[in-house]
Amino acid sequence: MTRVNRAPLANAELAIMNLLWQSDRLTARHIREQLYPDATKAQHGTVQRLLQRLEDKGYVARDRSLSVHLFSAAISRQTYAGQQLESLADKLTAGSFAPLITHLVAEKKISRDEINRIRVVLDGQVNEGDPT
Amino acid sequence: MTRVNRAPLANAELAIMNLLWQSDRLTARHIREQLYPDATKAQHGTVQRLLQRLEDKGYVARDRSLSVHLFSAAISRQTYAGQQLESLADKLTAGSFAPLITHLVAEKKISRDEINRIRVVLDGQVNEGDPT
DNA sequence: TGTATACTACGACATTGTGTCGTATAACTA
DNA sequence: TAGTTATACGACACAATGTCGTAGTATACA
Repeated sequence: MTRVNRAPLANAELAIMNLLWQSDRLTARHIREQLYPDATKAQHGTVQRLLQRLEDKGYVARDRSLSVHLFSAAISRQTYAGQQLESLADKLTAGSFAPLITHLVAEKKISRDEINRIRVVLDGQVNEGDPT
Repeated sequence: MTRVNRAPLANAELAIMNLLWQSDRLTARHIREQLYPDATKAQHGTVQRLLQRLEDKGYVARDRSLSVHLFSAAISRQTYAGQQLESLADKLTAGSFAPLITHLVAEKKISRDEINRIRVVLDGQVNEGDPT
């Protein structure tokens, strides 16, 4: 099991990932148009820079087969969210997610509907297989 | 309901909070001895600075009644962890928490023990009062 | 009472991460 | 071939962080 411990995404980076998580494959141009609708010339470079750094960090895959590259997310939103939450929970609560749930429930951030949906998930899990 | 949206704690700050979460009330001296066991003169200031910033951010309460101040956590670890985890989950999941929980359970990031603990929290909630 | 000691308060700095821009270079299009 | 569009990346400004130093104040003790 390779634990990667990815660095968290900054805001501008997350904005790009959100686009990629929606769209599967995008050109830098498309991303720029979404992020900076008033696109001045300068922002071309900004997007390229951000994509480059995301690629370096392993978050983005780049298809170089055409001269206009195609970018896609190298990690799913779920996986990323899970990793980040886990790493935070490790740091703050010795890995336990119970405080999160407790907090969400206490603050009524979770609707009864959500609670029931989550309960189903948990039930499905408990009756499944033996933990080692 | 005052939503504060606290800034996350940096590493050195978290180290101090961890001490305060253990010990209820501490002097700056005690904190310095814990964090820098080889305590050179210089580090006195570092700890004071960090405590000052933590106080500014609302994380630490300072008792000034004696000339040697007493510091204590102004927010519990549970509350802080809950807030941070919520804010992260919020940012990454666009509202609905169920898919995230599902993912965490599927990836065995949540142990059976945790599942039972969480179930208790959810059960306690459902049979309680009407959500408005 | 006067000197040493420990504490608080805070300005300042180096380092790092982030978002931004500009420019150099390559590729494609008309 | 000229003009447009893309990539690659150096560079900068800004903010946060951890650190140190210094000035001022209170306390202790000879």
